[in-house]
Amino acid sequence: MSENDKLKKRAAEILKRLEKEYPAAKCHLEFRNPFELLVSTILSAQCTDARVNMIMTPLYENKYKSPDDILADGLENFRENIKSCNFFNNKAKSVLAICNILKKDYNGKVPDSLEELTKLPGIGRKSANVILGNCFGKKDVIIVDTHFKRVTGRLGLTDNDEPEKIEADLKKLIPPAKQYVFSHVIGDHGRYVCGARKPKCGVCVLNDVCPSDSLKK
DNA sequence: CTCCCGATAT
DNA sequence: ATATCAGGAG
Repeated sequence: MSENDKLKKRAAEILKRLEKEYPAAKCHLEFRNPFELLVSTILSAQCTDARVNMIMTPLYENKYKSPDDILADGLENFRENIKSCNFFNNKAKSVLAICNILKKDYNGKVPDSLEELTKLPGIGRKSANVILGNCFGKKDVIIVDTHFKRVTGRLGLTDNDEPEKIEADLKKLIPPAKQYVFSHVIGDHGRYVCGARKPKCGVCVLNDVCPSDSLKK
């Protein structure tokens, strides 16, 4: 068996166990349509989903129902509303710029291709893949966020540090139809067990297939 | 590579 | 006190 086949087999075993562990794994951001997820995804950078939801869910219901609503409210007001998220200045500018682009080029709708999404200011590959997977039903998306990078690295599924290379590495290991699910169960595992500071190796269902012995003590 | 630049857990 | 939170742009 080749080295890549061994890795593939281990990735399949990891996916199997995590699917059992997190049967309801999904996006933790609250949204009712692609526009809401687009905005919340920008705000979620270096900030917890719980905080984004706390701020934005009431605003979507009462105030920001469309790009026009955010544009009408203006940059200053929007920035004040999202102040408790991180990087509020850049995020507010990105959101307002995107609202203008959606209005001008997309008839107010969110585009559904990686190329178009990543052209939008504040939307990189991670955010684009979140939208494609959660709003447009795309299954062959590997979503590389900070959790994904940490957990797949510890599991020895990639040697790379660069998000785009990690994405490519895992696309070779996980079948296309399973990539969306894999992204979410890895995310949940990173959040609940394989945390950045004190990974709970004692209760980890992947303990025996994880090569990161230094973490286990 | 740096900057962005708030809230929370440890 | 500090590392980290579902990153992206210049």
